[in-house]
Amino acid sequence: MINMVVLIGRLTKDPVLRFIPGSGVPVASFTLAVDRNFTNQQGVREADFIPIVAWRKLAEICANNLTKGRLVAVTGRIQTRNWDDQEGKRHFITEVVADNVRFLDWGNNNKQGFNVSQDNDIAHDLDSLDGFVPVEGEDELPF
Amino acid sequence: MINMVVLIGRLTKDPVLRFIPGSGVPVASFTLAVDRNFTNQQGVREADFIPIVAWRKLAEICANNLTKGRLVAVTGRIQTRNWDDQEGKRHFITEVVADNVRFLDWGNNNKQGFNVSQDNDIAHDLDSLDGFVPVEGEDELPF
Amino acid sequence: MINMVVLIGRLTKDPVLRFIPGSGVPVASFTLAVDRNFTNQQGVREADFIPIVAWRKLAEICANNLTKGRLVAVTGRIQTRNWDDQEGKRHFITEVVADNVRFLDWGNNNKQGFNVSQDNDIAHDLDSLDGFVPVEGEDELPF
Amino acid sequence: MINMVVLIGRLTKDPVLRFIPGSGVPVASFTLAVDRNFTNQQGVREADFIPIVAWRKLAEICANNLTKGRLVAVTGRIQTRNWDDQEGKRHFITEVVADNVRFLDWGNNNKQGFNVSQDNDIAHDLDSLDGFVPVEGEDELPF
DNA sequence: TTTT
DNA sequence: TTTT
Repeated sequence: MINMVVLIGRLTKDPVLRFIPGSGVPVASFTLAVDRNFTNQQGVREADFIPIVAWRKLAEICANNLTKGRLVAVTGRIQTRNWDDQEGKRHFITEVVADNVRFLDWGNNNKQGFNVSQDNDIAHDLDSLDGFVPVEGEDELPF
Repeated sequence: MINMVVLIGRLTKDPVLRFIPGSGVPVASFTLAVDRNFTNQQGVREADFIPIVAWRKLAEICANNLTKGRLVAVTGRIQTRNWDDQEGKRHFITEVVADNVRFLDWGNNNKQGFNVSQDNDIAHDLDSLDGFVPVEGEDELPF
Repeated sequence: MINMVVLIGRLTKDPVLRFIPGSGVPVASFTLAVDRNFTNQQGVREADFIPIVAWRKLAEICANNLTKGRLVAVTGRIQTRNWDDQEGKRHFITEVVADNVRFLDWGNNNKQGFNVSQDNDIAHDLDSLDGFVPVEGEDELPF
Repeated sequence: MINMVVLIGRLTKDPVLRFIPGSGVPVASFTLAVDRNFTNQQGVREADFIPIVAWRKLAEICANNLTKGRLVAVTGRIQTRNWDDQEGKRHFITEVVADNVRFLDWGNNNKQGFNVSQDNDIAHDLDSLDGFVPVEGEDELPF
């Protein structure tokens, strides 16, 4: 079934990096503040605070490069999970599993020590996560 | 900021229609079961159960026409809310606010009393929610 | 960069299956009629006719299972190509490269010889194209 | 039917602003270069060059504020048109009609004379195009 | 050259 | 518990 999400927003905090016990698979989690395109009755523009989860290499790149306040574009899917707390009460969580994270404000970040070539390195790094490989013939359509 | 969601899935139950106290604005809520495109370690295809909210005219059309098991396409945005329970504990909710709901399995439904012309009426009804109006000149581009 | 498309529409004709000379890679192409959500000045609901291309296994599944008039959901990306005709004049083409195609009206098709189990087989077939594999630990989040 | 597009890319040239003869409705057109997430056989990362059209107020904001090289996020729908040239030959065009354009690199632009408050003004300006109005009760869900 |  |  189709389940697609696109978000642009800012990190409310630095990402948190954890590792799955046993397998050691890295998982990064953070929250995106996504400003709404409309204002409430008081004329105030509110935001949605959307929990994001990234896995494996993407988790590490996010944890190593993103900080509170950074602007990113995230594509992914909505996932629901349930977990039971200590009292055995079931909790439901709806979050976005990222499959692509785009860093959008390196311009602002220049003053903090990032430069264009690092930006490029990171971009390529991210792209290598996409699982895309150059394929023969893709550009030689017979029509 | 950008906040877009596209889902195709089936209703887990009939929609619930409520009205905002005071204003009487209609709100429909239901859950979509969206099959994942991959299987878990046991080879089982799981699903995500995604809460959907629709407002006003779209709420009424959903409540009047959708039932448990129906296949729909939903476009909208992710919204987060918090509410406090009786003990004053804060709860966080992430859900999808629908701006468009497409009914996808009237074919199956024919045997249950719906027919094509009703389908069409509903489709037009839904479209009228889009806020689109025919605009002069849109098709006479000067290039 | 982000480049995402979601379409629901009907095939205007049967898909055409071609093979890249040399490599033999299969390519299917077809056009989707996507009804607009608004009407023109004459009150007529028009459609957009959007060219779709699918590659490899997805190409074969489309060619083998889709026919004129079928309703599908397509996700993918917009691609532009240029090619030169016999007179050396360059032509530009904008089309959608599908990465997922969902068949949406098997209900209608039942009377034409498809049944639920075939539907399921095809669905699984399609899913196997996604490149997703079950991964250890994905469901045992430590938080 | 569903027809949704999300793009992030850079303008290949300054936008061109035209007006519909008679009605005077403004139309802006420009091309987005959207880098692919994969490389070709030569290891080169190519781009798609996607034609965008914006209407009315959004057209004017784009024409007045965007220039060659700017990074933007565009949401909209794919549209196809045909027009006949002087020799009566029909041409087909596939383009994206924008319903939202987000300016993403004002950070870089600061040195060129734009500042945060102008950024904010423009952002609000853009938002006012969305047709969203604050609605009573939207945040007081009864559940 | 266009679908229900 | 929330970002610019």
